Amino acid sequence: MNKPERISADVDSGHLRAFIERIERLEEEKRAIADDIKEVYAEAKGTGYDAKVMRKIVSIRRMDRQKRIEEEEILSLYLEALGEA
Amino acid sequence: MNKPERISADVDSGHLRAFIERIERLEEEKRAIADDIKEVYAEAKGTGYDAKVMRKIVSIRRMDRQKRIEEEEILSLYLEALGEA
Amino acid sequence: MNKPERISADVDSGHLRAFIERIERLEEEKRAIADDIKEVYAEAKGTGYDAKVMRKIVSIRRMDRQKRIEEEEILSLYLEALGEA
Amino acid sequence: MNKPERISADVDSGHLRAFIERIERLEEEKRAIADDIKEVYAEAKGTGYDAKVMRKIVSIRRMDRQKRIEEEEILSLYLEALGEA
DNA sequence: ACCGAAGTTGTATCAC
DNA sequence: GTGATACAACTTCGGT
Repeated sequence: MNKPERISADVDSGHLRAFIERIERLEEEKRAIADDIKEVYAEAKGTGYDAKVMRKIVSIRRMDRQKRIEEEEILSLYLEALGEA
Repeated sequence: MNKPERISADVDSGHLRAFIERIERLEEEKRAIADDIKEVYAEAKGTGYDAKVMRKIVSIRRMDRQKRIEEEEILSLYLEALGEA
Repeated sequence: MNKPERISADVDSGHLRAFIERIERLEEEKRAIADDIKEVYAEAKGTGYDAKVMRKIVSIRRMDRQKRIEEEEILSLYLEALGEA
Repeated sequence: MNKPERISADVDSGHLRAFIERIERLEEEKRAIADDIKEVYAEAKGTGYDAKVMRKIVSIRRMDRQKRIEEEEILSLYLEALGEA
């Protein structure tokens, strides 16, 4: 086993290769979007905003959203429970 | 302070709000793609492939790519160094 | 609350304090080694080597090692799969 | 340039190789200590403590220490200034 | 002293 | 729920 680079070349059997390539394409898209996000932070920084503060804001808003969703889920459970009781 | 939703309402000064919303939209896209990736793994699993093995393959191929990039970078550094000598 | 040192005095209940102190001792050792590494880079720089290039080399060699490990792992996965077939 | 693995093999000129190996040895030690730290967290978790909380405690104590050091430095500067005045 | 990049650490997500 | 993986944040470092 002195030629480990062969391994990655051997995955084209069946549909495996196609799956792998679909995943890799999607991962590249994901990476591109992550880069876009970085660019927006950089642009914002260029106009005088603090990236760290912005990240905090985004994170808080994300938590708010998450919290709201969870509260709605709890409410649904309650309503369900009442309907079943 | 039981109404954290207020926080998000207070960021619309200047262009900040616009930056935040662009970021949030991008993050949502990113999340959507991550979900797509998960779906592909699930589909592959459905046709008999092992997700763990697939992740390993993707990871190795990613490292191959990364390694190639790093080697190109160090080659540049070497050439640079020679130019300065 | 201008005396945050009080906080650290209040954690000695149970074995917690002992765990914390073990961690802190280890972290200090780690920091010492990080300093040693810096010194080696400085010394190498003093004899004419470029730190950036050295870091790249170290990084590539680290990836080589990592890649080998991953390849061994995937080989194990393959052998496992064959055993199950 | 189809044999990039040669690059890492070419670093043994001069003392470079020795420097690289010293760094790698130190980095391995560092990694070993990091693993020890993880183990302590795991052990603490096993006896019922929450790792996240512990990390917070360690972090706060680290900041306290840092703060104390800075305050001592400021004090030194003051004393120096007074001596010189 | 700052800036960008790299590395490290901490957190969250996910599959089992 | 636990361990592994991946993502995000912070710190550090070298260069300018």
